[in-house]
Amino acid sequence: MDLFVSKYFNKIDKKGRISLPSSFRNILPKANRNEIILYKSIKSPSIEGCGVGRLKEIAKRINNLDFFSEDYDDFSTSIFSEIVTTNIDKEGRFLIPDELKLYAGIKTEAAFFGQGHFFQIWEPKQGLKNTEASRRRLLKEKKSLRIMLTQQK
Amino acid sequence: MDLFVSKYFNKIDKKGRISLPSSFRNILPKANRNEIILYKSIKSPSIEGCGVGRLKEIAKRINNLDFFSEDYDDFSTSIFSEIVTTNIDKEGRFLIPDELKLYAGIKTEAAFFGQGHFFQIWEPKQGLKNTEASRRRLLKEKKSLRIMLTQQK
DNA sequence: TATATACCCATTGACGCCCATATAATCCCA
DNA sequence: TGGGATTATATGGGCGTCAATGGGTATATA
Repeated sequence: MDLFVSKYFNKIDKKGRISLPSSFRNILPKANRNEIILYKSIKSPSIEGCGVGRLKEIAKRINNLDFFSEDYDDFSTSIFSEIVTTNIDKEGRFLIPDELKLYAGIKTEAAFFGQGHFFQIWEPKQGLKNTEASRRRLLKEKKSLRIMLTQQK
Repeated sequence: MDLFVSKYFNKIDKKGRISLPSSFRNILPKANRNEIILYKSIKSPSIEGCGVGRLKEIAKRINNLDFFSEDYDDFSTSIFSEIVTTNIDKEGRFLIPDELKLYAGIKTEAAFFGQGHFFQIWEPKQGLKNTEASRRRLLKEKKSLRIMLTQQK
Protein backbone atom coordinates (compact mmCIF):
# COMPACT_ATOMS: atom_id res chain seq x y z
CA MET A 1 0.00 0.00 0.00
CA ASP A 2 1.43 3.36 -0.97
CA LEU A 3 -1.51 5.57 -0.14
CA PHE A 4 -2.48 7.43 3.02
CA VAL A 5 -5.70 5.80 4.22
CA SER A 6 -7.80 5.44 7.37
CA LYS A 7 -7.96 7.78 10.32
CA TYR A 8 -6.03 8.00 13.58
CA PHE A 9 -6.33 10.02 16.77
CA ASN A 10 -3.07 10.82 18.52
CA LYS A 11 -2.06 13.02 21.43
CA ILE A 12 0.28 15.99 21.56
CA ASP A 13 2.68 15.72 24.50
CA LYS A 14 4.09 18.47 26.72
CA LYS A 15 6.91 19.10 24.29
CA GLY A 16 4.48 19.53 21.42
CA ARG A 17 5.32 16.21 19.80
CA ILE A 18 2.78 13.98 18.12
CA SER A 19 3.22 10.60 16.48
CA LEU A 20 2.73 10.35 12.76
CA PRO A 21 0.66 7.16 12.43
CA SER A 22 2.87 4.23 11.69
CA SER A 23 1.04 3.34 8.51
CA PHE A 24 1.64 6.88 7.26
CA ARG A 25 5.33 6.71 8.04
CA ASN A 26 5.65 3.54 6.06
CA ILE A 27 4.38 5.28 2.96
CA LEU A 28 7.19 7.80 2.97
CA PRO A 29 10.12 6.73 0.80
CA LYS A 30 12.87 5.24 2.95
CA ALA A 31 15.22 7.92 1.66
CA ASN A 32 13.23 10.80 3.14
CA ARG A 33 11.40 9.02 5.89
CA ASN A 34 12.45 11.50 8.53
CA GLU A 35 10.93 14.60 7.00
CA ILE A 36 7.50 15.70 5.88
CA ILE A 37 6.01 18.95 4.69
CA LEU A 38 2.96 20.64 6.17
CA TYR A 39 0.80 23.49 4.94
CA LYS A 40 -2.58 25.06 5.54
CA SER A 41 -5.34 23.44 3.58
CA ILE A 42 -6.83 25.86 1.09
CA LYS A 43 -10.37 24.61 1.49
CA SER A 44 -10.77 23.78 5.16
CA PRO A 45 -9.40 24.67 8.58
CA SER A 46 -7.04 21.75 8.54
CA ILE A 47 -3.41 21.01 7.92
CA GLU A 48 -2.31 18.98 4.95
CA GLY A 49 0.86 16.97 4.84
CA CYS A 50 2.85 14.68 2.61
CA GLY A 51 6.36 13.57 1.83
CA VAL A 52 8.95 16.01 0.53
CA GLY A 53 8.92 14.39 -2.89
CA ARG A 54 5.67 16.09 -3.68
CA LEU A 55 7.20 19.45 -2.92
CA LYS A 56 9.98 18.95 -5.40
CA GLU A 57 7.36 18.14 -7.98
CA ILE A 58 5.60 21.41 -7.29
CA ALA A 59 8.88 23.32 -7.37
CA LYS A 60 9.59 22.00 -10.81
CA ARG A 61 6.23 23.15 -12.08
CA ILE A 62 6.54 26.63 -10.63
CA ASN A 63 10.01 26.94 -12.05
CA ASN A 64 8.56 26.42 -15.50
CA LEU A 65 6.35 29.49 -15.23
CA ASP A 66 7.52 32.76 -16.70
CA PHE A 67 9.99 34.01 -14.15
CA PHE A 68 9.02 37.64 -14.68
CA SER A 69 5.26 37.14 -14.47
CA GLU A 70 3.05 37.98 -11.55
CA ASP A 71 1.80 34.41 -11.43
CA TYR A 72 5.28 33.20 -10.71
CA ASP A 73 5.51 35.35 -7.62
CA ASP A 74 2.04 34.46 -6.45
CA PHE A 75 2.61 30.76 -6.67
CA SER A 76 6.06 30.96 -5.29
CA THR A 77 5.00 33.06 -2.35
CA SER A 78 1.78 31.28 -1.56
CA ILE A 79 3.29 27.87 -1.74
CA PHE A 80 6.94 27.97 -0.74
CA SER A 81 6.62 30.47 2.04
CA GLU A 82 3.56 28.73 3.45
CA ILE A 83 5.08 25.29 3.44
CA VAL A 84 7.01 24.13 6.44
CA THR A 85 9.20 21.11 6.71
CA THR A 86 9.30 19.22 9.95
CA ASN A 87 11.56 16.44 11.09
CA ILE A 88 10.35 13.11 12.33
CA ASP A 89 12.31 11.74 15.28
CA LYS A 90 13.39 8.15 15.81
CA GLU A 91 10.10 7.38 17.51
CA GLY A 92 8.09 8.70 14.59
CA ARG A 93 7.02 11.96 16.20
CA PHE A 94 7.12 15.51 14.82
CA LEU A 95 6.24 19.08 15.81
CA ILE A 96 3.30 20.98 14.41
CA PRO A 97 4.21 24.69 14.21
CA ASP A 98 2.05 26.94 16.36
CA GLU A 99 0.73 28.86 13.39
CA LEU A 100 -0.62 25.70 11.85
CA LYS A 101 -2.07 24.43 15.11
CA LEU A 102 -3.82 27.75 15.46
CA TYR A 103 -5.17 27.58 11.93
CA ALA A 104 -6.66 24.15 12.56
CA GLY A 105 -7.76 24.79 16.13
CA ILE A 106 -5.61 21.94 17.39
CA LYS A 107 -4.64 21.86 21.04
CA THR A 108 -3.86 18.59 22.80
CA GLU A 109 -4.98 16.01 20.31
CA ALA A 110 -5.13 15.70 16.55
CA ALA A 111 -6.83 13.47 14.02
CA PHE A 112 -5.06 12.19 10.93
CA PHE A 113 -7.20 11.50 7.88
CA GLY A 114 -5.75 9.63 4.96
CA GLN A 115 -6.45 11.34 1.64
CA GLY A 116 -4.59 9.12 -0.76
CA HIS A 117 -1.52 10.99 -1.90
CA PHE A 118 -1.56 13.26 1.13
CA PHE A 119 -3.20 13.43 4.53
CA GLN A 120 -5.03 15.97 6.64
CA ILE A 121 -4.62 16.83 10.29
CA TRP A 122 -7.73 18.07 12.07
CA GLU A 123 -8.92 19.08 15.46
CA PRO A 124 -10.61 15.73 16.24
CA LYS A 125 -14.21 16.89 16.64
CA GLN A 126 -14.10 19.19 13.63
CA GLY A 127 -12.50 16.46 11.58
CA LEU A 128 -15.25 14.02 12.34
CA LYS A 129 -17.88 16.65 11.65
CA ASN A 130 -16.26 17.31 8.31
CA THR A 131 -16.27 13.63 7.43
CA GLU A 132 -19.97 13.40 8.16
CA ALA A 133 -20.73 16.49 6.13
CA SER A 134 -18.78 15.14 3.20
CA ARG A 135 -20.62 11.88 3.36
CA ARG A 136 -23.97 13.60 3.55
CA ARG A 137 -23.19 15.71 0.52
CA LEU A 138 -22.21 12.64 -1.39
CA LEU A 139 -25.34 10.71 -0.48
CA LYS A 140 -27.48 13.54 -1.72
CA GLU A 141 -26.10 12.81 -5.12
CA LYS A 142 -26.77 9.13 -5.00
CA LYS A 143 -26.97 8.88 -8.68
CA SER A 144 -23.49 10.09 -9.38
CA LEU A 145 -22.25 8.17 -6.41
CA ARG A 146 -23.66 4.97 -7.83
CA ILE A 147 -21.90 5.66 -11.06
CA MET A 148 -18.66 6.11 -9.22
CA LEU A 149 -18.94 2.97 -7.20
CA THR A 150 -20.36 0.52 -9.69
CA GLN A 151 -18.29 1.47 -12.64
CA GLN A 152 -15.93 -1.28 -13.62
CA LYS A 153 -12.64 -0.83 -15.29
CA MET B 1 15.41 19.27 1.34
CA ASP B 2 17.22 21.57 -1.03
CA LEU B 3 14.65 24.31 -1.37
CA PHE B 4 14.07 27.52 0.54
CA VAL B 5 10.71 27.05 2.23
CA SER B 6 8.71 28.44 5.15
CA LYS B 7 9.05 31.85 6.75
CA TYR B 8 11.15 33.12 9.62
CA PHE B 9 11.24 36.36 11.61
CA ASN B 10 14.67 37.37 12.91
CA LYS B 11 16.06 40.44 14.62
CA ILE B 12 18.76 42.83 13.52
CA ASP B 13 21.20 43.54 16.35
CA LYS B 14 22.98 46.77 17.18
CA LYS B 15 25.78 45.90 14.82
CA GLY B 16 23.37 45.37 11.96
CA ARG B 17 23.74 41.60 11.93
CA ILE B 18 20.87 39.23 11.31
CA SER B 19 20.81 35.45 11.30
CA LEU B 20 20.12 33.69 8.07
CA PRO B 21 17.66 30.98 9.14
CA SER B 22 19.43 27.74 9.79
CA SER B 23 17.35 25.83 7.27
CA PHE B 24 18.36 28.36 4.62
CA ARG B 25 22.04 28.05 5.43
CA ASN B 26 21.86 24.32 5.04
CA ILE B 27 20.68 24.71 1.47
CA LEU B 28 23.76 26.60 0.42
CA PRO B 29 26.43 24.33 -1.03
CA LYS B 30 29.06 23.52 1.60
CA ALA B 31 31.66 25.04 -0.70
CA ASN B 32 30.13 28.53 -0.64
CA ARG B 33 28.23 28.36 2.59
CA ASN B 34 29.69 31.60 3.87
CA GLU B 35 28.48 33.85 1.09
CA ILE B 36 25.16 34.83 -0.43
CA ILE B 37 24.04 37.39 -2.95
CA LEU B 38 21.34 39.97 -2.40
CA TYR B 39 19.50 42.28 -4.76
CA LYS B 40 16.38 44.40 -4.90
CA SER B 41 13.34 42.51 -6.02
CA ILE B 42 12.03 43.85 -9.30
CA LYS B 43 8.41 43.35 -8.45
CA SER B 44 8.10 44.21 -4.81
CA PRO B 45 9.75 46.29 -2.09
CA SER B 46 11.70 43.34 -0.84
CA ILE B 47 15.20 41.95 -1.03
CA GLU B 48 15.88 38.71 -2.82
CA GLY B 49 18.72 36.44 -1.96
CA CYS B 50 20.26 33.14 -2.86
CA GLY B 51 23.51 31.29 -3.07
CA VAL B 52 26.11 32.51 -5.48
CA GLY B 53 25.49 29.50 -7.69
CA ARG B 54 22.15 30.83 -8.70
CA LEU B 55 23.72 33.75 -10.48
CA LYS B 56 24.23 31.53 -13.47
CA GLU B 57 20.57 30.63 -13.46
CA ILE B 58 19.56 34.28 -13.38
CA ALA B 59 21.88 35.06 -16.24
CA LYS B 60 20.31 32.30 -18.26
CA ARG B 61 16.82 33.59 -17.72
CA ILE B 62 17.75 37.10 -18.73
CA ASN B 63 19.56 35.74 -21.73
CA ASN B 64 16.35 34.15 -22.87
CA LEU B 65 14.72 37.53 -23.23
CA ASP B 66 14.91 39.21 -26.58
CA PHE B 67 18.30 40.81 -26.70
CA PHE B 68 17.06 43.88 -28.58
CA SER B 69 14.08 44.50 -26.39
CA GLU B 70 13.94 47.18 -23.78
CA ASP B 71 13.20 44.53 -21.22
CA TYR B 72 16.55 42.93 -21.77
CA ASP B 73 18.44 46.06 -20.90
CA ASP B 74 16.16 46.91 -18.06
CA PHE B 75 16.37 43.54 -16.42
CA SER B 76 20.02 43.17 -17.07
CA THR B 77 20.82 46.54 -15.59
CA SER B 78 18.36 46.34 -12.77
CA ILE B 79 19.48 42.99 -11.60
CA PHE B 80 23.17 42.61 -12.25
CA SER B 81 24.25 46.05 -11.28
CA GLU B 82 22.23 45.85 -8.12
CA ILE B 83 23.60 42.59 -6.89
CA VAL B 84 25.73 42.64 -3.79
CA THR B 85 27.51 39.79 -2.12
CA THR B 86 27.64 39.50 1.62
CA ASN B 87 29.54 37.22 3.94
CA ILE B 88 28.03 34.98 6.54
CA ASP B 89 29.91 34.81 9.82
CA LYS B 90 30.59 31.71 11.92
CA GLU B 91 27.30 32.15 13.75
CA GLY B 92 25.33 32.31 10.51
CA ARG B 93 24.75 36.07 10.50
CA PHE B 94 25.24 38.61 7.75
CA LEU B 95 24.85 42.33 7.09
CA ILE B 96 22.10 43.80 4.96
CA PRO B 97 23.46 46.87 3.15
CA ASP B 98 21.72 50.09 4.10
CA GLU B 99 20.52 50.72 0.58
CA LEU B 100 18.71 47.42 0.52
CA LYS B 101 17.26 47.88 3.98
CA LEU B 102 15.97 51.24 2.87
CA TYR B 103 14.45 49.77 -0.26
CA ALA B 104 12.57 47.17 1.75
CA GLY B 105 11.72 49.43 4.67
CA ILE B 106 13.53 47.14 7.08
CA LYS B 107 14.59 48.51 10.43
CA THR B 108 15.02 46.24 13.43
CA GLU B 109 13.48 43.03 12.27
CA ALA B 110 13.17 41.17 9.02
CA ALA B 111 11.11 38.32 7.66
CA PHE B 112 12.59 35.62 5.47
CA PHE B 113 10.22 34.00 2.99
CA GLY B 114 11.23 30.84 1.23
CA GLN B 115 10.66 30.98 -2.52
CA GLY B 116 12.05 27.66 -3.63
CA HIS B 117 15.32 28.38 -5.36
CA PHE B 118 15.75 31.74 -3.67
CA PHE B 119 14.28 33.67 -0.77
CA GLN B 120 12.91 37.11 -0.04
CA ILE B 121 13.57 39.41 2.89
CA TRP B 122 10.73 41.70 3.89
CA GLU B 123 9.79 44.20 6.49
CA PRO B 124 7.69 41.77 8.57
CA LYS B 125 4.29 43.44 8.34
CA GLN B 126 4.60 44.19 4.66
CA GLY B 127 5.75 40.67 3.98
CA LEU B 128 2.72 39.18 5.63
CA LYS B 129 0.48 41.57 3.78
CA ASN B 130 2.07 40.53 0.52
CA THR B 131 1.57 36.85 1.27
CA GLU B 132 -2.10 37.41 1.88
CA ALA B 133 -2.49 39.38 -1.32
CA SER B 134 -0.78 36.65 -3.33
CA ARG B 135 -2.98 34.02 -1.82
CA ARG B 136 -6.10 36.03 -2.57
CA ARG B 137 -5.10 36.54 -6.20
CA LEU B 138 -4.46 32.85 -6.62
CA LEU B 139 -7.73 31.79 -5.09
CA LYS B 140 -9.49 33.89 -7.69
CA GLU B 141 -7.91 31.76 -10.38
CA LYS B 142 -9.10 28.46 -9.10
CA LYS B 143 -8.18 26.72 -12.28
CA SER B 144 -4.48 27.36 -12.14
CA LEU B 145 -4.46 26.71 -8.46
CA ARG B 146 -6.01 23.32 -8.96
CA ILE B 147 -3.35 22.47 -11.46
CA MET B 148 -0.67 23.27 -8.95
CA LEU B 149 -2.10 21.56 -5.97
CA THR B 150 -3.98 18.51 -7.11
CA GLN B 151 -1.65 16.98 -9.59
CA GLN B 152 -0.17 13.82 -8.25
CA LYS B 153 3.19 12.33 -8.65
C1' DT C 1 42.83 57.34 14.31
C1' DA C 2 38.04 56.39 13.52
C1' DT C 3 34.63 53.41 11.50
C1' DA C 4 33.33 49.12 9.96
C1' DT C 5 33.59 44.25 10.04
C1' DA C 6 35.32 39.64 11.37
C1' DC C 7 36.34 36.50 15.05
C1' DC C 8 35.71 34.74 19.62
C1' DC C 9 33.02 33.76 23.67
C1' DA C 10 28.62 33.65 26.35
C1' DT C 11 23.57 32.97 27.22
C1' DT C 12 18.99 31.18 26.57
C1' DG C 13 15.55 28.44 24.88
C1' DA C 14 14.21 25.09 21.54
C1' DC C 15 14.91 20.84 19.53
C1' DG C 16 17.03 16.17 18.57
C1' DC C 17 18.72 12.02 20.40
C1' DC C 18 18.50 8.57 23.68
C1' DC C 19 16.31 5.62 27.03
C1' DA C 20 12.07 3.91 29.31
C1' DT C 21 7.22 2.06 29.74
C1' DA C 22 2.61 0.48 28.67
C1' DT C 23 -0.39 -1.37 25.51
C1' DA C 24 -1.34 -3.68 21.28
C1' DA C 25 -0.05 -6.69 17.59
C1' DT C 26 2.51 -10.58 15.88
C1' DC C 27 5.12 -14.57 16.12
C1' DC C 28 6.40 -19.02 17.27
C1' DC C 29 6.55 -23.39 19.15
C1' DA C 30 5.08 -27.22 21.95
C1' DT D 1 -4.14 -24.12 18.09
C1' DG D 2 -3.47 -22.00 22.61
C1' DG D 3 -0.69 -19.08 25.09
C1' DG D 4 3.68 -17.26 26.35
C1' DA D 5 7.31 -14.55 24.21
C1' DT D 6 8.85 -11.14 21.04
C1' DT D 7 8.13 -6.95 18.44
C1' DA D 8 5.91 -2.61 17.27
C1' DT D 9 3.54 1.53 18.48
C1' DA D 10 2.18 5.46 21.14
C1' DT D 11 3.70 8.10 24.80
C1' DG D 12 6.74 10.19 28.62
C1' DG D 13 10.96 12.37 30.14
C1' DG D 14 16.35 13.45 30.74
C1' DC D 15 19.92 15.70 28.69
C1' DG D 16 23.19 17.33 25.33
C1' DT D 17 23.45 20.13 21.14
C1' DC D 18 22.26 23.77 18.16
C1' DA D 19 20.09 28.10 16.72
C1' DA D 20 19.26 32.85 17.62
C1' DT D 21 21.04 36.63 19.93
C1' DG D 22 24.26 39.75 22.60
C1' DG D 23 28.66 41.72 23.30
C1' DG D 24 33.99 42.30 23.71
C1' DT D 25 38.01 42.71 21.09
C1' DA D 26 41.17 42.41 17.20
C1' DT D 27 41.91 43.65 12.47
C1' DA D 28 41.41 46.24 8.45
C1' DT D 29 40.62 50.15 5.70
C1' DA D 30 40.15 54.80 4.74
